[in-house]
Amino acid sequence: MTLDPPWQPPAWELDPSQPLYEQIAHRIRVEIAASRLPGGTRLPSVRDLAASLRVTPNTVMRAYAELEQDGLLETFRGQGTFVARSSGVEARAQARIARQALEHVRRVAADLGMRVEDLLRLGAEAGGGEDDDAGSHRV
Amino acid sequence: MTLDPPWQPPAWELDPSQPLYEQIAHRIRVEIAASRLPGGTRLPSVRDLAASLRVTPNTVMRAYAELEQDGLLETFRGQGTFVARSSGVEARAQARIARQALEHVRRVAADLGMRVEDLLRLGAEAGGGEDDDAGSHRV
DNA sequence: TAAGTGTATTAAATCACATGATACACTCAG
DNA sequence: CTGAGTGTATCATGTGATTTAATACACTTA
Repeated sequence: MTLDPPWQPPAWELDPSQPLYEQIAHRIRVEIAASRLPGGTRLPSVRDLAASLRVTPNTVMRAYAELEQDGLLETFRGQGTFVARSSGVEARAQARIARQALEHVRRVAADLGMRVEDLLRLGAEAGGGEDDDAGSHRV
Repeated sequence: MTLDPPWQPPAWELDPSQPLYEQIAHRIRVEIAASRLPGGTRLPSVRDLAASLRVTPNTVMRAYAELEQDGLLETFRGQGTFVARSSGVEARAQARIARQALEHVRRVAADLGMRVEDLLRLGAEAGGGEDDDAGSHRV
């Protein structure tokens, strides 16, 4: 049996200026973190996803491999690639992304000798546009 | 006259895994933003900085060019490259960096369907280590 | 058996980045 | 004027990561 029909990725535009396999991995990581890909969900086959992204199977493979390395995916030869069933996949995906984001702003803030809260507030004032008042509180 | 003795950059380690010219530009941008390079300060000559960084003059040129593009530097043939005298160089450098940082966390937060404040708090909880309580306030 | 999975290998093309060498244009102290 | 020190331009070359392309193999299941 072909089990379940695999998950259908939303329309993606790949930016040629960034590594394709990184972008693919990132999109999937985000989908998992956003709880739109529950544990056990079957991903498109390497060949299918490659075809729909106009990319080589090799490239998709590399993305899948990276995510498997992170423990977000698990693959079974002959069956397919699935979102890991281990408890807390979403949580781990979220944690990784959030931690990186925090580290990033912390590093930038440290560069400028500012606190994170002040950095973000300044960013909002400086054409940050959008909503989000960015501040006046500890971060 | 050779005017003033040029600014002496702190010891830098360049990461081979990232574009050298980007790193150089970034470091200088940060120095300006952190008010450690007042307007009018003379930068090392292209050749000198290149030599001290064990890099080709071409690479330093590219970094300087990028910063001139941003209006942070101005160069005078035969004299050297200087931090722009226009009012608010530090402010503009800060603004650019802060805006980019904010945009970054906003994009990541949006990906996860979270608010910036929640993203950062989560990052802090997830092994963010360090100080900075990351939260419980609007950002 | 056949179709569909993941996986591995190899060769080649591409591209941004960096080097190295050289030459030119300009400014200024002497 | 001269020469040393600036920025600037150009060209050929090298390098490394990325990607393509074409195969081939191993496994699972209808």
